Amino acid sequence: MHHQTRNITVQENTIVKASISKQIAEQLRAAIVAGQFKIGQRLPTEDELAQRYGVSRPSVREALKRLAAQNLVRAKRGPTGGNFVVQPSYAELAESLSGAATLLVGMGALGIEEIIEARRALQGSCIDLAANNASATHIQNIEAALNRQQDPGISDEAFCQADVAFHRALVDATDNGMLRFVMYTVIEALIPVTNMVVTVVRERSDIISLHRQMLEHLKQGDSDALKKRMDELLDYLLQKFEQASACRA
Amino acid sequence: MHHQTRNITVQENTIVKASISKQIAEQLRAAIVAGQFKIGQRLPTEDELAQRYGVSRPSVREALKRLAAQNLVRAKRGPTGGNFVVQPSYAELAESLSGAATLLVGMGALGIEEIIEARRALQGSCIDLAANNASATHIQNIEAALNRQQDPGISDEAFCQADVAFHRALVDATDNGMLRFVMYTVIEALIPVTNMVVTVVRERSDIISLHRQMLEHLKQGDSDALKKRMDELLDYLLQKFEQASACRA
DNA sequence: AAATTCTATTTGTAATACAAATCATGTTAA
DNA sequence: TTAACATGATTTGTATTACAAATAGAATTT
Repeated sequence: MHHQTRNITVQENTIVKASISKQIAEQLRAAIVAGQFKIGQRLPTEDELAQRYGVSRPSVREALKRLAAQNLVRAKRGPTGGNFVVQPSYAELAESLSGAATLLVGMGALGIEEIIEARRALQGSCIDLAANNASATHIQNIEAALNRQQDPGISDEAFCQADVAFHRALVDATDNGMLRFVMYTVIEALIPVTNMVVTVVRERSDIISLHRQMLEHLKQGDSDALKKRMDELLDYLLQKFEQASACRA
Repeated sequence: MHHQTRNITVQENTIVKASISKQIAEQLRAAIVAGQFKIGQRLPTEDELAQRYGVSRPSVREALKRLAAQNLVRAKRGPTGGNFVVQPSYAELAESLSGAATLLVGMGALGIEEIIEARRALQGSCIDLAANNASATHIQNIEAALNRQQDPGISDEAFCQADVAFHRALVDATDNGMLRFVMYTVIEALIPVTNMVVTVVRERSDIISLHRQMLEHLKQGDSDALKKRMDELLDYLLQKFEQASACRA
């Protein structure tokens, strides 16, 4: 058996014991981050990786699955197929982020009040930036989301989707990738509340009304008024949430 | 062969084709989020899962690896072992977050200027909250990190670690989990800059001096002064970063 | 020349076997 | 009786092999 000696090769790099698939996942990740494998490039076949690291193919595959779960690689079958390094997109990253956030909410590790407070704290300066940097395209996007929301025929799910789109578009107007990355998480974490609220028709129009005012303020570059409306929106959500909680208790 | 029919069972839930391991990963994730498996609880053995879903054990394992990469489950060996639903901790989640953020930075999708701007935008209201909610313990933690930083004997790496700890502790003082979750990401994304800066001795003392002032302001609850110092710190970092960039160009 | 079939390559899945870890139980010795 | 130790059972970790499925390109046939 030759894989014993190869095994040592793997472990001497990372010193000690973590499962082999984890070690390999980390080595591959490091190689990717270091630019050894560039974006869009195909990395060696699973067989080749298995040979190179001196492990079995299933182990390599487990490692690749870990990376796939992080949206770092994507597999394609066939002769031209293989495992490709993937360009990490905001959308996907934000999705995994908000997945984590909703998980925390769902498990009760994060309270809704906490999220609203955080949102309140973070939005202020975002709005300043948005009011400064908003381009015509940004405003169009916001308007489009608002229009979708105003359609009375849409389902609750669609309404919530449009709600998320509205707030995302608002953050997009800051024109700052890092802010988007971070704020998307907070926005997504608030979805449960919105879901809870929009089941009643009256609530929809309240929200839409606030949104419409916010858009107007943004167009006029009045960031103070915009902040005020956003504050009102959060107050509204918090109040409705507490009503619903009290009702259930 | 019985697994043909079972295979259909799996697919009819998710309609169509995604790799089996992915389907199973999603089903398990959904089950966990839905509370079907509670935190800390052991889920069925891999063999049992394989039988239940009508797939092979390697497929189940690939699915579990995906979940493990998301810090959703953890495996333990032995008779009392198994795959356990894990309490998602801020630390680990934030780690995976910042991993993603550093990835974006490393691949050039996020610029340092962008990160600093984001940090500047987000910190303000955080500071207000921190000044209001900071407990004695919080302040102790901040002080401890500062003390570690002041030790002239420590390495550059240790200095940066202490720097991160300082800013984290500052955010912790807000006593808001969501804010921590989000701000950790921004803080970690700034590490490369700090790394770049602290290589010179002079810079260390500049940073420490600002940190010490910030701590004092916090103790006195003077959030305005605290914000000002933080702004100066960011100005400083940005300036040094641009120097370094210009130098290299 | 175009359409089709064939073939090679690569990932996806399965089945099985054994290794390693670890806890529980029983056994032995003090 | 108690404590230390050994043994076994259980579960994940890894390896091996084989075959299925997808797919692109080449070869073949019409």
